[in-house]
Amino acid sequence: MLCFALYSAAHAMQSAYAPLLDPLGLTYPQYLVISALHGAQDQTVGQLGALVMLDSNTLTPLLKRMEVAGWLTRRRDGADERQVRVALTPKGAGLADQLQGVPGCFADKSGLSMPQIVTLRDTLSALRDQLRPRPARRLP
Amino acid sequence: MLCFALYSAAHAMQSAYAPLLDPLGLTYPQYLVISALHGAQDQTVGQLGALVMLDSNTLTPLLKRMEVAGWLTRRRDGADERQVRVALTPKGAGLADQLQGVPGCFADKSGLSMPQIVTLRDTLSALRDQLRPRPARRLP
DNA sequence: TGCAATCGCATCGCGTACGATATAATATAT
DNA sequence: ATATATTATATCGTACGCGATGCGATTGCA
Repeated sequence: MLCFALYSAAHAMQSAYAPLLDPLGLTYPQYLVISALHGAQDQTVGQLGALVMLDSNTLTPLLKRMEVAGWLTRRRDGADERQVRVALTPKGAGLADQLQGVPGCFADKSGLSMPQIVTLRDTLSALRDQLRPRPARRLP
Repeated sequence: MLCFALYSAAHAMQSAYAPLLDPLGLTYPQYLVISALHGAQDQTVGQLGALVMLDSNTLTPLLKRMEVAGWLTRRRDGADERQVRVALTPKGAGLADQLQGVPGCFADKSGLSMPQIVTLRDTLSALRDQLRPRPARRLP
């Protein structure tokens, strides 16, 4: 069953990230948001959601928690009051810097060679885009 | 980022299963439990958890909901009162029969050939076992 | 210009996940 | 035989995910 392999590997991945992220007070989706903002500051909630493939019903509470933690700010766009622009605080940017080594750490734990990782990543991305009606941009 | 490919592909997989499972009133983890019980009846919660790689803190409420739905029964083991044995009802077994075609449906949607599916499944299972301190048995 | 459709985000409800802890039953070690 | 440790579930709290819905801001079209 491919589905179960995917399901259980994804959970295992998150639990492998936990020892790296817990000490920083981050969850895995929060880590994704920090990484997405690190590359492109001042995103709207919708742009951010396209990057991490989450909708506002998930992102809004998550971003509020991260705002309370002092990692980012949320403010209405002056030109279009419907939009909310999200930006890292200096504290959030500092955290993003600390996270540079995390993917490498995970690569080590995976026991896979770099070419294997790239192949698996591309296979999974293609599968995801095949299954999703609306594929999103890839994270930088 | 391999991690994000895994994360997003797993979500896409669940959303691809939704149109197949929603009409039956099943969530994806519930589908896993039905499948696991279909192969081996009268499992304890712990054995079931080893199969689907979930602990009692997740399984207990899930099994209670499925019991309310009439798909399975939960009863204390007479010999060891700590254990709870879970078994499909006839209704649950009927549902399991209806689910036979589901993995094939998913295989179609994936756009992958059968050898590709097998390879990807094995790669992901190996990655999961590498990342998990305590790997569990594979689903039948 | 008016006003309905759409957009962007937020809210609500439900069902996972999982760390931490509780509780009762059994196993073990003296 | 009794105290202690271990085991199997259950409970609690927090944080996702996501379908459905709400609501104010904008757009587009008659």
